[in-house]
Amino acid sequence: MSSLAKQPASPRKRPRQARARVTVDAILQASTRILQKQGLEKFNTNHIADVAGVSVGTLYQYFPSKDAILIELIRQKRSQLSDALADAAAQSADLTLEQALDNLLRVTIAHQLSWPMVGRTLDYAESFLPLADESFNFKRELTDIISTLLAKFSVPNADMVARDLIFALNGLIEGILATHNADADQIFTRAQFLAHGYINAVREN
Amino acid sequence: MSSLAKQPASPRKRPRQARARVTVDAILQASTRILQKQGLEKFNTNHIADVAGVSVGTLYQYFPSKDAILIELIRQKRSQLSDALADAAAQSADLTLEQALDNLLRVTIAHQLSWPMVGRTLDYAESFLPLADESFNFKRELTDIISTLLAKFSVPNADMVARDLIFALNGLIEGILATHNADADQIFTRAQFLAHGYINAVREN
Amino acid sequence: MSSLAKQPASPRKRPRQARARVTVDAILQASTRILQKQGLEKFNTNHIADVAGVSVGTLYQYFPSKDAILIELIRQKRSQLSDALADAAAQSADLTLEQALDNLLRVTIAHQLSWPMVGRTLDYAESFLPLADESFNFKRELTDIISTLLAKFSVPNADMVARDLIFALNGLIEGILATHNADADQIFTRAQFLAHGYINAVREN
Amino acid sequence: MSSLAKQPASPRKRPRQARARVTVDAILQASTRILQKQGLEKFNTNHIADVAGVSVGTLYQYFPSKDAILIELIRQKRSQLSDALADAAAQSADLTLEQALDNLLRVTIAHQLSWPMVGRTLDYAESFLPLADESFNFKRELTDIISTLLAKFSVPNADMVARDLIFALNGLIEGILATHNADADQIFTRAQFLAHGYINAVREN
DNA sequence: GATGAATGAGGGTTCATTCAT
DNA sequence: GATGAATGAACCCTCATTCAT
Repeated sequence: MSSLAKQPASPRKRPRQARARVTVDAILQASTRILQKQGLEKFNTNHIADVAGVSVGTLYQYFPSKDAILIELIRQKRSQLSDALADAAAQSADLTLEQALDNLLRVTIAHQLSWPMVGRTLDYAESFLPLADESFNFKRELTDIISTLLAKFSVPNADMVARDLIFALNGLIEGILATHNADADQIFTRAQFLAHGYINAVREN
Repeated sequence: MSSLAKQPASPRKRPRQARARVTVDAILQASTRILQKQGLEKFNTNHIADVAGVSVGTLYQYFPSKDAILIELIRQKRSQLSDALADAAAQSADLTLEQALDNLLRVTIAHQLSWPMVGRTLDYAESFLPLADESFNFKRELTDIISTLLAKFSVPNADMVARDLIFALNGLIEGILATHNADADQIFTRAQFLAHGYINAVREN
Repeated sequence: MSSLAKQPASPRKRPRQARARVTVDAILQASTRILQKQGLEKFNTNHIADVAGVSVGTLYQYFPSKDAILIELIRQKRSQLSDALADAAAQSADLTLEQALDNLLRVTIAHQLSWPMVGRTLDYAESFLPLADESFNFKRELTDIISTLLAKFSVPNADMVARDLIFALNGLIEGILATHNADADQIFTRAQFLAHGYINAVREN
Repeated sequence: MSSLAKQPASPRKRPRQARARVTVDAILQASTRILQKQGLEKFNTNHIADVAGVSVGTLYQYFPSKDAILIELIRQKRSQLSDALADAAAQSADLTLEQALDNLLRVTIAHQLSWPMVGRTLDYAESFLPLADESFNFKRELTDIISTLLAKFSVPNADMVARDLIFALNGLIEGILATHNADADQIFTRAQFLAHGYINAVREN
């Protein structure tokens, strides 16, 4: 369902064989683990290869550069969120705005929890990776999902409201995750408050 | 008004001569400029010294390490925000909750605009700098300012609401700044919507 | 025969390919040559790599730090002496005390001559390297060899006498080597005088 | 009584005024203390000036270079030993060889104890300082004192024996000091054994 | 004379990337 | 395809020395 462009800096070699697929996955998983536990500082190709259990040479057969790995991670993460949100939106066709928003919220929070600690780091990585167009498209994709939902319920300024809601929720979720180890339910309740309150304010205005 | 601890990683040498003060400022300004224009990737001591128009050796007379410069910038930025918010809060003693919040909002936005592009980077830098305690205190300080205000107007759960509001607004402001070059007024209007909507939702609950 | 602990600061990577073994040897030989000809002042990693005909990066693949190279040299030197002395002691089982001592003396002098000029420098290096335990064990090992021999011939205070004899002989040999280019025989004769004289004095006491 | 040449690398400025004398002493004492407690690694001009309570600029008014300070320390140390030994020798004119040697030994040990930990470091420093001639003269001076004494009692090969005795005793004393905190008496007893034994062996031969 | 700010060459170490085996 | 040894530019930091005030 995601329609992100996949051309620049994509994996050097399409893994057609099972073994190759396994190698690429090992590299990406090792990368994620390093990002989670040690951050960008220890995110270096030798270390990644080591953790992945392959040689650096092999790593470079599948990824043309270190940044390409980061880019692939970002794409996967975005892809997952994008798909999950689109799914949730599709399944919320008959619900009220609040109910539909809640579903999207749950999906978003679950997604963030499945990439623990990595969110902020990948967000920062975006700033130096050549992903401008892709990032723009991704944000539009997300915004469109929300914006379409809002428009369906005649919320004014749907597009801007969608963008701002995403920014605010992102800030809230990242913020909570960065401080306490809150569980999904708690985060949901707090995010729900924010979302409902904001949307109501916009509608009543 | 800010009472942040200033001990670890503080400047190596307190500048006694006027010349030294100038040098330290040049280093900090060069650092800020580099962070703004080129990010952490080009934030290296040789480059900083170069841009500042001093030698590396001089840089190291005033800062014990590269990280110490980042830390000093973070402290200055925090200190400024902390002080400005405390001032604004003090001057809002006789206003309504909404008016008081608006004042704090304006101060916050003005502050962010005065450190363009640097917010996200310094936020990320926090993750690898030894600032846990200091960051905790700073966040508490901010939270306390908002929380006190909310409590005064009998908003329930003042502390948690304050924290979440800060997270959300931070996400919103950073988000807007990262995409468009919005002006202070536009950001204010959008942030105001969020803040009022959220707070109203909490009150009515 | 030497049983020195080999854990801290050991080579970073165990050379698996023949090529790697060659590289490590080149680095250690270059290091020794530099210590001999230019001393600790010119003992820097870039220079070592240069002389060894490898890049600095390669050097750091096998040694985690500059000091680790020094430590490895010290270990090799000690190991050689330790082994040679143990051998000589074993082969001197049926000899008189004087004859056995002479054998040990010859081995020691030959050993020093095979590491020309490096003795004093490595001795000094010990003072700033984290080798306390290892040094202690090495000294005990040497002392034990002599001490056991002395005890066998009922020399009183064998342990202390062994230690003092080692100190004195070390001073003598280093001293002679530092001034004239004496040959092994000449050094032997002079050291023999000292050793026999000292031991006789102890026995007659 | 010492007649060491004092020309190369001597203090830049003869301290004629009391204040200057005080400054030079402060620098030399700070240097000694640093050498004792932290070794050559922390022996740097900024640190020395700091500990001495003067500015680096001032330090360079009295010493043309860092090495000049080391050289001056070596000269002072040598001068003290030289003078003390000459005194002791002069006062031992009517004693037996053993008694005279004991006196020299006591003086030597006392001297070493008054420069704790610094002996080995300064010995090493000699290796890279331009002191060849001076060192040669100093060693000759010491050797002459012993050698003259030995010759007076018809010890054969007085010169070589003197040299070797000095080497051996130096090794012994440094060795003992480096391992245990032995007191002067204990060191004396052990050194005496060595000296007497060695000399007796030479005489009887 | 004294001060201490400034200099910059030098040296330790890392890590993305290449390439012979 | 895979390996891992090798490379070297780049970066952090120190410290002997100078010089304006």
